[in-house]
Amino acid sequence: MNTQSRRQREFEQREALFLNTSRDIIRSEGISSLTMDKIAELTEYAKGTVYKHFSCKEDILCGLCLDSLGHMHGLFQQALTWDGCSREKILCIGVGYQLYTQRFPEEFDLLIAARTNNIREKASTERMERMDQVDTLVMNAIRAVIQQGIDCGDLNLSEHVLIDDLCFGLWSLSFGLLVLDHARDMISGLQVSTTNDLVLSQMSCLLDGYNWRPLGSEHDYRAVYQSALKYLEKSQL
Amino acid sequence: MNTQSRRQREFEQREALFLNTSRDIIRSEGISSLTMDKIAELTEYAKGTVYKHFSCKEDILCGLCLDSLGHMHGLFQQALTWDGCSREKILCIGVGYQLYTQRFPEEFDLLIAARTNNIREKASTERMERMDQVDTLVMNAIRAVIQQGIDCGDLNLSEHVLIDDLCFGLWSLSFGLLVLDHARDMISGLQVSTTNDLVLSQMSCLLDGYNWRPLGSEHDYRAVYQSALKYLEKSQL
DNA sequence: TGAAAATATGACGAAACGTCACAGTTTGAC
DNA sequence: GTCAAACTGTGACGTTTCGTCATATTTTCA
Repeated sequence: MNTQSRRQREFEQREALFLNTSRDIIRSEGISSLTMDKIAELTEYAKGTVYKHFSCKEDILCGLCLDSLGHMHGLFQQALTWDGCSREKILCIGVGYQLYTQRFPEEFDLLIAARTNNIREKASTERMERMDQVDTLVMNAIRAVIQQGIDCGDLNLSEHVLIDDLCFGLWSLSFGLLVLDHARDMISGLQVSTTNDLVLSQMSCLLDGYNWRPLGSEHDYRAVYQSALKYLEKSQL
Repeated sequence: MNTQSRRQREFEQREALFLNTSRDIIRSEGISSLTMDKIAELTEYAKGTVYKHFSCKEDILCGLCLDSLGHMHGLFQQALTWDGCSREKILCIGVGYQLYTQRFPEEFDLLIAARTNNIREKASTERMERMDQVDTLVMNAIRAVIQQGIDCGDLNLSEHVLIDDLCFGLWSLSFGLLVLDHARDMISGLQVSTTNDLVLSQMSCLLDGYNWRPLGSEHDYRAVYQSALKYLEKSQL
């Protein structure tokens, strides 16, 4: 049925319109200025129509997140194609995460908010499930590289340490670094290196701690980091 | 003037009452059920009186955070008295952070929220400044131990790495671990160790990466971790 | 004791949310 | 081409919550 698919397409286009408009409002006026009425007015649809797509305001915020997480997933997939040893690849994924937060600062802000009850109590379960699925994608990308490292002998897990433990640790360090860096201007009297140097140095130390070869002392990861940055930056226009 | 100080004391007591009531509401009904009217009703004060203390709802949320951060600071101070080498001390601070999040899960949730614009756009500048000051306290506790480590020769910073870089890295890893763990049930299909084992193993790896002696292979940090946990747990009734 | 200062109150207007009965549009059978 | 049925969009409306401020109440102190 042709009609059916056209309807579906129009529905998706409108959803994108709502999300783009919301993004514009947040960018220009801040998140507290985002209202359902304003979205309806700017898109020239009725408020009821907006509610056909999103169960509530928080659902829109999660929608915006999901949208941007698609781009993050793209960056991760690109990082997985990086032609280098396993430890270079995991660094490249870290670079991808960093690029994501820089390219979508507002959405990253929402991603942080999506870890709090304030949002999770309200957003629709369907969209929250889709957020969970993206978490799984993140984990899987990291898992895959860890497995590669083990398979090729670059990495040996000591007993009682699970693959997912490393996965969780790497994810946590990156997430933590980027959240606190995101809020850097809020933290006064802090004398730290640039974001780039921080991500590189702290990730390198953690990977050295895992004894993931080649170690930082054996390899020029600074150069790898820079190349990875360029590689991923140009991958998306 | 006696009156003046009595007034001041009453004001502070009432502020505490408002905060405690808010905490109760959040605990029992969830954060979205927290309204200014409900706080006023339960405390048997008028809404206008609540607004004498807090500029808006987000200001109350930050107030709750600050309240709990006082306890966190207490845990940190206690950790600094831990009678052990520098690396044991830094681990002990990590344990303190973990205990804080477990003892005040709702407040930790708010602490995460306080890193997002949603809250920061609204809360009063005075209270945000006090939040900043607490960030500084966190940093200072970590800084102090790093400096100790350097002074006693347990730790050598390679060039181009700043003290605050380590500080930021350690803080980030702990924060990230605890945020993602806080939301663990949201992340499906994850096979990781318990929170305790995760914090211990990931922090140990990062510290090994810093080459902070004695290394994990040279010392039984599992025992240290358990002792630190007990030490801090009993320090507060 | 009473006027002035300080403080508490809750009714009120504004803003935003989310709903739903109805109006308008599309579809497909005849 | 017509029409009834199905589907979709609308925006007025009721509700909730916010934050304010003129007024009422209490406290202070000469």
